[in-house]
Amino acid sequence: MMNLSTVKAAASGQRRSLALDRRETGGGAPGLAIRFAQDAQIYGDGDENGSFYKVVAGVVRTCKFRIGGRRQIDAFHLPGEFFGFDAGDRHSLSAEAVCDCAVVSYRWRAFKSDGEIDDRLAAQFFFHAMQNLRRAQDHALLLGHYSAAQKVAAFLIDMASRASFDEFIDLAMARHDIADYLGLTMETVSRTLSNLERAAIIARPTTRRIRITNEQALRRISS
Amino acid sequence: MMNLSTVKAAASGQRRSLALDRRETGGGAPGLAIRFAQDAQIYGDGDENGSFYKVVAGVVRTCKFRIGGRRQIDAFHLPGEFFGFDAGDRHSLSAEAVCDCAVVSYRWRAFKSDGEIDDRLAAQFFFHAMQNLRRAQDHALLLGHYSAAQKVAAFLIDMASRASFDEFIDLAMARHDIADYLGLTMETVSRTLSNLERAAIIARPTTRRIRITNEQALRRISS
DNA sequence: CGTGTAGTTGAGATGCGTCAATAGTTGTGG
DNA sequence: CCACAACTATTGACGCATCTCAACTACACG
Repeated sequence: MMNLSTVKAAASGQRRSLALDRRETGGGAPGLAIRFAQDAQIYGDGDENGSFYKVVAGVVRTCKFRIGGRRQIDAFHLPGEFFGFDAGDRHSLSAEAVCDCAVVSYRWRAFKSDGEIDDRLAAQFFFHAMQNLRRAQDHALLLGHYSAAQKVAAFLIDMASRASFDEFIDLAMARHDIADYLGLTMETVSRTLSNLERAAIIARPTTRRIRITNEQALRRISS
Repeated sequence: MMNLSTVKAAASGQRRSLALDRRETGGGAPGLAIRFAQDAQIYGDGDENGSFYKVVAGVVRTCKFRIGGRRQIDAFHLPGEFFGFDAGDRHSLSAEAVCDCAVVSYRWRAFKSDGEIDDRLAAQFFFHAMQNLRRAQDHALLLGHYSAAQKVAAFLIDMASRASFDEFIDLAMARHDIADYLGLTMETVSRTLSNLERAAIIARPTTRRIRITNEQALRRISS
């Protein structure tokens, strides 16, 4: 049985280390593993909202397209993170593979067979939905009135904190993706990164690999 | 008992017309009614995340303050809407009364007394949390790369669709609030409204009352 | 009637977008 | 291994939308 205290525990960040896959749920709530090639669409804006997903490998972007070809990226989802929690019976965003990636999908329907559900599962997906809510709020804050430098600095700090390695950040996404995420143009992102490198705050071994050499300065800029 | 199908039903927008108050829950999950004067704080960023809320009368803003006095408004909450769903054990935003208003608070703890919960209640608050997620996503989209005119037009359309009257919109919030919500300055909001009035798309009987006289044009601008 | 707050309007400064050219990177095929 | 093409990223010049600073107006309230 699920009860509200478990949901609240999840909402409160008292995350239990559970994994929503067949192994750990004893076969009761299986997830279906799927692979997607770079730029493949996982689901589209308006598609039936039948599943939510967990990133196993690679990076996924959830985004919306506007008339005029403009695109706003809502979020990047890294390995271990969940996405696809949309209100309504249709997805309100599209999800695409930023690079080749593997995800596990969980059909909502799969949980309701006999009307009862392990409260650990319910708590877990609620936790992830709330996590996404928080990210969306932070993102809106960022897009509000931050300068280009602040946006890029905050983005780098965020990616560094979510990445597995501390040494450097390997950006799976193109400059264009970063720009659409930050509400900037590709050119401005590129210029800003160049400025940061010139100021010796970051180093760029390759175009998509970034090492933060002066974290304090970066944090100062992002605030 | 709560089960996932009910949660999913809520997530899918199959909203049941329930009210989370004492009357309709038979006293099992009471909400506490509270009044707040204009600009009073309902909870602060960092406060213990012990309750969520429903607006009964007035308008509530959830926002975040930045060093330098800058403020980003995350959302306005109108009568009937819920707010205060924050991930973590602390609120990540502040909530303030835009005007004198009345809210009902629901303590998370109040639901867990005997470990069981009416599934209608769980489904309902999950629905509202997802609703807030969607609003945050739309807001981020808006802040992304919309022009000032598009932002203001979209704001007016949104407020009109959420307001109870069709005749006109009574804005409870100051220009400054609108600006902080749209990521603009007060001056730009004011100028944009003046432009819309000059173009005969809106009329302003008083400064805070707006009548949309050419909805089609407004929608065209907002897209 | 005076004072304070909210809103409007104007003029100038500037940060970012746009357009355009250049450079670097990746992949393919000879 | 090199040559070429296609794509991705960087850099530059310029224009414009919005911010900033400032003056003025409207309105509410004592």
